[in-house]
Amino acid sequence: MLINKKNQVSKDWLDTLNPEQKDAVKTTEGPLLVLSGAGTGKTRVLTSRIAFILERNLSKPWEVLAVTFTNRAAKEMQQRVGKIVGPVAESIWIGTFHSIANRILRKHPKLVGLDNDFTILDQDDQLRLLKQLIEDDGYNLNNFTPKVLMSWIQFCKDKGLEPENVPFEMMGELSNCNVIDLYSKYQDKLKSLNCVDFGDLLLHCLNIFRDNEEILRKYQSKFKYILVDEYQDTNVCQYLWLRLISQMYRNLCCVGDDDQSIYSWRGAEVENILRFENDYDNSKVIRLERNYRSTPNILYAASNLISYNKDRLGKNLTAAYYDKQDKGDKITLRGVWDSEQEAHWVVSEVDSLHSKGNLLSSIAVLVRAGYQTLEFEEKFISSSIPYRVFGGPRFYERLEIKDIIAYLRCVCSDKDDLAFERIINKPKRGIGDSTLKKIRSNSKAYQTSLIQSARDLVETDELRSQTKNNLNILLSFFSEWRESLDILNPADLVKKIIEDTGYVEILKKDSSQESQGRVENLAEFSRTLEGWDTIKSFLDHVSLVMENEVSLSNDFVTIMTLHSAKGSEFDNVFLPGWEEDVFPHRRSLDESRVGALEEERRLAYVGLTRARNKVFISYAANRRIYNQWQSNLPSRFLSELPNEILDIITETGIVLGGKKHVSKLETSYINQNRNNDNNLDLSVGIRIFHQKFGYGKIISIDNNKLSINFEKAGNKKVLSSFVELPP
DNA sequence: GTTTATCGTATTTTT
DNA sequence: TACGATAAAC
Repeated sequence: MLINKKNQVSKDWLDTLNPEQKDAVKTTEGPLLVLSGAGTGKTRVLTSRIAFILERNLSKPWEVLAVTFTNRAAKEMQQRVGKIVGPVAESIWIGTFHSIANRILRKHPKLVGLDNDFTILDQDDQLRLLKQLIEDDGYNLNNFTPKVLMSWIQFCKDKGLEPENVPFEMMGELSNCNVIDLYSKYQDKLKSLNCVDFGDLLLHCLNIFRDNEEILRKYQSKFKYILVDEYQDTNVCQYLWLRLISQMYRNLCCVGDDDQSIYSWRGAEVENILRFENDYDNSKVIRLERNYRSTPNILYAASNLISYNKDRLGKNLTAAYYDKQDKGDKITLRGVWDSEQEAHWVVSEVDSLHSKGNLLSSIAVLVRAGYQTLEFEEKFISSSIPYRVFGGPRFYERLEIKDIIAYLRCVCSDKDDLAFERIINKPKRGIGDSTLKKIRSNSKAYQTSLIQSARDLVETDELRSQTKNNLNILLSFFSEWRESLDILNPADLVKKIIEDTGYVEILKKDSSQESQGRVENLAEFSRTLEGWDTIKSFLDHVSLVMENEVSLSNDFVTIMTLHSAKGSEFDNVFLPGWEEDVFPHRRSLDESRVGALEEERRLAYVGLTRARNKVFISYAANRRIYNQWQSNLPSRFLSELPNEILDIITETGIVLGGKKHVSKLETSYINQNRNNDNNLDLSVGIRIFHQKFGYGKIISIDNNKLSINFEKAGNKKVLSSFVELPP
């Protein structure tokens, strides 16, 4: 029960919601789908809804389950609910799909053949394990890489399929390499090591629900209200999981936006959201279409673009904060000669925004792929504008940190073979492949863990005395550390391990800035550990929360991929690289899947709708990718933006071709080396040939840049190295 | 067992 | 170009 004063506050938050939001908050009973467009306040709805449920005393806090995809989202929700309802928010089940599944799985590990203290593997470990299996069993991969097989297994898990349930069609091209068998062996191996991978967290949890009626009932009756964020990103496994767990009370509220589904390649199925009304009888759908973020112009552009997609539920976003007169600034569209100029232009615009009083933190550069960040970084550095690239290797993923974590894992558990393998020769101590192979075969023969089998081997004369010695030193360190487990706190133990192994010494010898950073990271790591009582609880945390918590004190420009931009917003957004083959990405065009291009378009939609006030889009006629110069046509998405809200500045001679889509043939590109000056005798009036644009006559020459009137493609500017004389 | 050379390959990555 | 994975050389 909440006291009066709180009620006062609560009343306030309810009153400031718009009618649709209020409806979504108050419709607590029955299945509810909230279609919430970008910037329509979905987090607000979710948090208010939880607060409403608690305030009306419809359930206890621990009977509410709220799932998200990212830790960031979970944390934000927890905090915002806490602001309304106070400390009781702590006992609400708020978390990512994986962390909730983990929490449940920890209670019943035996049911899926695991021990209480199972380890969660990351991608590295998963792959290492799989490679080992492939090697041990002499698999014929038919030219498929272990990575491909791994992602296939992951794909099955996303679909909620155990090896024995995988249908033949799912195997696709891999049907001739025994993948199902491999999948099955992989699962066995995981179990024998008492490990799970990320997919398993959900899959095991789902299987527990499927196979154990009483336990399923228990959770079904526990969670009276269930809320799901970003429903469009759920995969089949998550979908089935939600179906089961919500079956009793059926108070399932899913919030999502089909237009922002950009993770199909990770197993997400837009169909889940498209099907909601069919899946749940007597369900209600509420649309949130009032956008509190962007100007009318930006919304108009975004809506126009996304309208080219079929198979949408359809939404009309209207700008809440603007009146009919003020539509906001137009979208700036800039065409440039090459990617270097593009970066130059972006940085100069950033500079001018900054000098007009905009904080750098109000500015973001959103790119399609990681490699595009480089050129911007260089320009930002030379202009001494602070920036930060998001999505680089995260803190706990750094090599040195993973090494130390592996040490900790070994200390905690004798059985952690993968961790042991990782550090057995790190830092180098003269224990290489052949020794490891001996240990492995020994462990296989006697069914012991690697560490135990190493201990056994040291007692024999199987190893050379040098290696034997080295291994012995390591093993005695292990027992020493294990003894101090109860005496030292985690942070001190880490310091001891770092010292004993000489890890830092080695890094310090190498005076590159990189190892400098590594030393600092290690120091940072032991500081992080100071807040933890036991190493085990810390390790569990690490595997689920990979985020790098950096202090965000300074003002800087954000550079990130469009994918990681989902969920954030900025006053000023730069969207560079809008060219065919870059965005939409070449791979999505190659794919025969029709949906691939639509997903690219949704990505463009996500990009546009990140912006509050200003959008700057640019494209370059030439771009260096892997040191190859590529000339590209403007993205088809540009022609899907309404012309009247564009402010076009072009200097490439490449003019937008109206609504006409660029054909596949035209986009097929050629790679040529720019430096490969072909010393042609070029002069005005000469007829030349260009691989992409065909035949044309030279109009003018500016150093290596030529203006050419092409017979089919019209006037273009091209590099001289791209043209050849007709045969 | 460690270092060096060569080859191949290159989206997006919430956990 | 740059990184990783494998192969040959030290």
